[in-house]
Amino acid sequence: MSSEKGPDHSRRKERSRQAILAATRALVAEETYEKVTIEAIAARAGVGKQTIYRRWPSKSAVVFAALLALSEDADGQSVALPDTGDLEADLKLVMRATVEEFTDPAFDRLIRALNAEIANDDALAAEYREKLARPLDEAKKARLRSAQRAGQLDVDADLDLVLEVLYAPLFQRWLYRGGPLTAAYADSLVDATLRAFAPRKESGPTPPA
Amino acid sequence: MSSEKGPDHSRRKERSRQAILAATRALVAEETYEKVTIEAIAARAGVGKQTIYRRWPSKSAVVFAALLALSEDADGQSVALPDTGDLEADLKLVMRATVEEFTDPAFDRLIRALNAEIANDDALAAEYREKLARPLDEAKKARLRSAQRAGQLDVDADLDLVLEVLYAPLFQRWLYRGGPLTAAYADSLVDATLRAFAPRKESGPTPPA
Amino acid sequence: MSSEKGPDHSRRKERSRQAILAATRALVAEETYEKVTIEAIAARAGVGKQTIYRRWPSKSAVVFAALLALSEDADGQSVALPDTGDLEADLKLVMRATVEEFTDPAFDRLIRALNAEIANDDALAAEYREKLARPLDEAKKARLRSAQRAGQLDVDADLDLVLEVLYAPLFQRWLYRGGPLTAAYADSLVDATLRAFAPRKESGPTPPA
Amino acid sequence: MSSEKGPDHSRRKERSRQAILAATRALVAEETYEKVTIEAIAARAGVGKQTIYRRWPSKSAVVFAALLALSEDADGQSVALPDTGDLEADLKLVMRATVEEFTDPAFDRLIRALNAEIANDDALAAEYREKLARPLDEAKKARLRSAQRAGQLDVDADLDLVLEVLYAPLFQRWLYRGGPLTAAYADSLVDATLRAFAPRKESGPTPPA
DNA sequence: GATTAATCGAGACGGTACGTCGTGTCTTTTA
DNA sequence: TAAAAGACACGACGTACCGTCTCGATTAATC
Repeated sequence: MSSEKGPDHSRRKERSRQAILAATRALVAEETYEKVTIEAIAARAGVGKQTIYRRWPSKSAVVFAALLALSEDADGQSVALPDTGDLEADLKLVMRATVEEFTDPAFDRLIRALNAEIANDDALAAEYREKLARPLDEAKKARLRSAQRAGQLDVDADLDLVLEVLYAPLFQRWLYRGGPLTAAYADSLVDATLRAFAPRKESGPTPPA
Repeated sequence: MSSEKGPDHSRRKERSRQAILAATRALVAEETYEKVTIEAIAARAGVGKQTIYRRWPSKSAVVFAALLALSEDADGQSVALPDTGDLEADLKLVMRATVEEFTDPAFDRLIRALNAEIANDDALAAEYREKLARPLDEAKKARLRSAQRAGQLDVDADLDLVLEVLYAPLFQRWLYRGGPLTAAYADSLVDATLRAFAPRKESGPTPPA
Repeated sequence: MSSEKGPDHSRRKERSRQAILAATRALVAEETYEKVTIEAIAARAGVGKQTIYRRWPSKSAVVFAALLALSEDADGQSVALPDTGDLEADLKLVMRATVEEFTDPAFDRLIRALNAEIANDDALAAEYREKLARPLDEAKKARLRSAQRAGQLDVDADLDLVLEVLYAPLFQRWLYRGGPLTAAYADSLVDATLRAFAPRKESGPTPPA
Repeated sequence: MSSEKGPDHSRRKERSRQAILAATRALVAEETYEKVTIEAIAARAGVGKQTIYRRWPSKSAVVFAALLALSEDADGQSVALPDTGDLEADLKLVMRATVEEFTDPAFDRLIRALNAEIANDDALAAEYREKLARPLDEAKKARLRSAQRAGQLDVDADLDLVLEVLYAPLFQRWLYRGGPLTAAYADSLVDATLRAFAPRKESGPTPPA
């Protein structure tokens, strides 16, 4: 049958694809990033270099695909944030978890590698935003909208801006090693963000005088 | 009276040093970053490769020094922020200027190159924080302290955190191309930050007079 | 049926190999020997440096292989010396031809280059003796044996020694530029050698029949 | 007055000169010849590179001067060959000693290094012949002339040719490692040479009729 | 005995070539 | 017929020496 072009080689295709992505993740996690070369990936995956070039245009794309595959495995499953009704508590929980993640050395290397590629490749940056960032951001915004409805967040707030104010300081501090990443720091970011976008009291008639 | 470190036999030294940094800046500004190689820098500067390696351990360090030299030329001169007494106006002025800067393609390439190096090199990151970031941050914090004294900013605010909330979103949006960098965006960051760190009401009457 | 060593995937291989050897010969013949660099050979041959290093361990080996290939092209064909029955005449013919060869500037440069490498590399010297010198020496010794049978040369003479006495003076005079290389000089070497290894009178009757 | 150019700094001059030549000899004797660089010589001699370049035009010239100095130290002293009246015995003595010399590893390295330079540098070859080879050759020829007078050698023999026939085979065998250098070999060279240049029989009354 | 000028050691400089590594393409062999 | 294996042209890497060029610090000769 083999609907697709070739007579079902898709098994081999898929196996080599997985081998490549796994090898990439392994290399990124264990070596300094300069050692993550196409040749090293091919060798580790037991694959010809051409098989990599046939599928991806650059090392960046492979590294990105390797990370993307990770998050797609976790697909379907809840990307939803907790919603206990208490925005502050929920956000602090999430932010503390994020801080934890960035503290893991393997994760650190992986994201740092990815960052280097994304920051210097427009197309990859776009793909990153679409495939990785957006779904997460939407989940976060869903929680924020819930909070707006509950009167815990300014209904006029630009939610993209809220997310940036919440996450960007953490990201930057991590990226440039600008200070310790602690639970307390996570909390203080949540506090600041909630103060910045607290519901306007006088949303009603609001006559100041 | 030429006090200084070395007993000036530094004429040649200094000339080649400047040639290298100038060539590096030129290449970073005009070419794609992969073309910025040690060999290209040496060729452009009319200098042997060894002369570069003798002074800097890596391309990263050269690129960094090239940028650092820029800001040291501007040394001594006011790194102070405007202080008209109106914090909001002053910050918006500064943030809008920053947005402008990031919009310049040459500056974009330079900072992007630097970012790639810093994000993957601890030592360089440390040097960056000490030599480039800190002086600017101190100037900014001076302005914020002035605002605290004027009752325009929470006196208990962690000024490092204030700066992060103010700048990190802008930086991240630029780095990952997460949205347009406009004056309005700059303003909204100032607004959010000022709301987040507004003086606490229960500061009592607090009338100095 | 292409027996040969490798199972012929050697089309490209062979082409680049020939290009390298040809380029080497051209450079040796036309430039001063210091200009014969691996980089120059690669450039001239339109080949990557690695392709050279993949096959040969040193410049010496390449130069040697270049010369060796020359003599292998002339392979199979008669390496036999003339045998008119008159040893003196035959040897003078050969020695005069040798003198001619050493007088050719291109040949001079080639052999001088080779000499420099051989004289300082045991392994190369061994290969030289096996692959280049020995076959020629065997051909010469065949002629000498014929002369021994004809009663024109001492039957007890060590033929290696005879060859050395015949050729070494010519070689040394050429190598150290110790005097003119002329036909008369060639003749006088043959004369001296024949005197040194003339048949012993008291060899008895020794009538072949 | 200071006849010479500079005001007599000859003390320092001489000391550094000796240091350079000694360092060169040491390096040649102990290291592989590629390690004998101008920089290594300067470092070993505790001398600036310029001090070497001021005196000699090339490494070859330094190496040559280093060897030359050796033989000049031995200057004045007898370069004369033994003359017991028995040419064969005297020559065998000398040739066996020469064979011994070439067998010494340090000497081997030194001469091999020198050979490489001489064989590729006309000017150096000429200087070698004049300053090193000729005096030795003259001493040898003096012995041969004595033999001619004693009727032990053909009076018409070209003594340069005699020396070549005697020494060149030994030299070539050493240079190309063409066989063992033994006392027996030395003897057989003397024997062959004496046969080649034995006095002509009709050297007696020489009656033409 | 202090001054002056040549010469030295030290080593940086602009270069060239080294031998290695990774790139992305191309070719051959295997399954 | 697609894949592994790996050769290929290319180009940058970081190192070693080259031969030239400053730069003070000795020297030794002159004042």
